[in-house]
Amino acid sequence: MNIYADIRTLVTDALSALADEGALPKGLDLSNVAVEPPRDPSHGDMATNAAMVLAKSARMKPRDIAEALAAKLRSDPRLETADVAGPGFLNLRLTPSVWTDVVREVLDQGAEFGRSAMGAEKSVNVEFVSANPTGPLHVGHTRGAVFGDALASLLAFAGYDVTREYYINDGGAQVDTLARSVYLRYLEAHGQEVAFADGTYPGDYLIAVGQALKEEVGDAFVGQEEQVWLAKVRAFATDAMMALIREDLAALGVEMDRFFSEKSLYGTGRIEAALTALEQKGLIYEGVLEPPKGKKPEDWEPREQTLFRSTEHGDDVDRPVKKSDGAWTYFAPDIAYHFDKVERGYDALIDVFGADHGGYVKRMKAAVSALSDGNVPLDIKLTQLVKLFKNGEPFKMSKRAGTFVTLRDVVDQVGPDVTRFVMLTRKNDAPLDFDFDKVLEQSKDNPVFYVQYAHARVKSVLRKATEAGIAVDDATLAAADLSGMTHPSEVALAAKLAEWPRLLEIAARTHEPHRVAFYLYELAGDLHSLWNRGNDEPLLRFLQEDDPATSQGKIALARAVSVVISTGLGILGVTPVEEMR
RNA sequence: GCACCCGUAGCUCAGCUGGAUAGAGCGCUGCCCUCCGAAGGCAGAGGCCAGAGGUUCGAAUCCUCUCGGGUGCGCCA
Repeated sequence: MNIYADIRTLVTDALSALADEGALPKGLDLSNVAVEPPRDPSHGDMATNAAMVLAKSARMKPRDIAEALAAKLRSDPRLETADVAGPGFLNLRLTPSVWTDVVREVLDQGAEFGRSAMGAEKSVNVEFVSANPTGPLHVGHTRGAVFGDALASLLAFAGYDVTREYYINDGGAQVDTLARSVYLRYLEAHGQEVAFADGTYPGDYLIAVGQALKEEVGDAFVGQEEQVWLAKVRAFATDAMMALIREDLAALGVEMDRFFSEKSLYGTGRIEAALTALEQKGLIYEGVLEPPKGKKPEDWEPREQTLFRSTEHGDDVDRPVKKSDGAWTYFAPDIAYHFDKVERGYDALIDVFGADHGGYVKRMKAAVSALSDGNVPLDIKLTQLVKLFKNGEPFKMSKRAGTFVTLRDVVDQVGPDVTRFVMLTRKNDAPLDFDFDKVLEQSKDNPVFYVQYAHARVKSVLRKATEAGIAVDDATLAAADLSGMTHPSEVALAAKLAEWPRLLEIAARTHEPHRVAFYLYELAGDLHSLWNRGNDEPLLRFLQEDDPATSQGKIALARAVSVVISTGLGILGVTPVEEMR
């Protein structure tokens, strides 16, 4: 149940009834009618803009429509008052039982509360991380991993059939570089002195791979020409890197449904097939691109290339799919990969990229638009940089020295739960500050702690109640007398719970899991606020001495909060804690 | 030069398919604990939503332009 959706239906039904009676013109467009929580609580529990939205097309004064609508709505038992205010808002105050019903419903449905059918079983593919298989995942990947995974969970909870997918860039020159770097470590394992030239990967993480290669092939490759060992070492090295990456993801709690190899597109006719599909739409041609303006094209020479007419689908310039020497550009396998996703029949595609890949958004959208004839929407979410701090001081990363901060560094220091929650405390396209010390701080300004603390507090109440011999299982609580739930702090908390289904729909629709994290922070705040009032007003405490019935009513509310926190954290991939230590 | 993202309180950031007097945390000011619910709590001050036009009954939100910051721009993936 989504109480906002219910009331909106009530409003639109009333509007239709008014139209039938002739009080309003027939056939009005009701799609812009909204029922929302008002910013100012004194305006009531909900407000609708129906009268103002319809005034123009109905050729009536907003307040007249609002009055008629109010008269119609007042008969509904769920509404206590319906008052016209301001330019034509209709403010609705709900009967208290609506809120107690919400609490009851949370307890009845448990972890299912808030699940919706908006996805309607539609399939969506979420591609994320997709880091080159040349080394361990670093902090930037961590954010993309957390974001993509949480988004996938969010969509699954909203009723979509979700596939989590990782695209392995194992087809390009960087895996040759990897192979050469591993070969150097291999020689090193054989006791040779080696030097890492520019363009090789000097990181320590390849030492073990070189040794493993030695154990695998002995000295077979020592002193051999590159053509003898390159393909074999490349495969060996990419497998090792992907194993490493899978471990990194596992440490963060991310599990992919599918790993898709770029290499599998080569030599199988699949790139050709994708480009043929575009060609048949008249979107492939031979041509020469203009040099980019402003940027100095030092070695620019006009050359004829095979181009994709991406401008037909919203891009700024056409993009090359073949280099002047006839080899594919990196874009060609990307097209083929997305063609594969389209052909697998997904209703929607989502790509999660780092912000430094923002330049590829338009061309990928153009490709998918062309390949699916505009039928499969592709949303590309960019994740911004993570800036690391240690105790308020910037934490320097030096890629040159090979001392970049890895996903493992972060997870090992603060744990997967903290890592995940913190990564979602900013909108995906906003830069994120990550302070190794502050994220572990136990204080109100640390959202991770604050939300977990709220959950732990409720659990603590449940334990104490049980010790006092009060039954607090969900079924008992759901049947408890909630009529005493009248204090503004209590009602506010229940009203906040009622927003959960609506919040989830908004978050799922906008592909913004951070909204869940912010909501949980607010919900936790409302719980803490009520708890704190209990300090001064003992009647607001959840546990009422020697009064099991009243206690159960109050604990029901607290328990409902913990249910929603638990569900919300679950979507974010964070484990709720039972107690703080 | 072009494209994309961003610009909201002193700081870090939220802000719903456009809604009423723009929110939170930190910081600041004031008040509040002789255990049993203070790893704090309550209250307050603080804003030309970068700027200028436009659309609208209504704009932080949509459109155009300007300014400022970030990212990217054929033969790298």
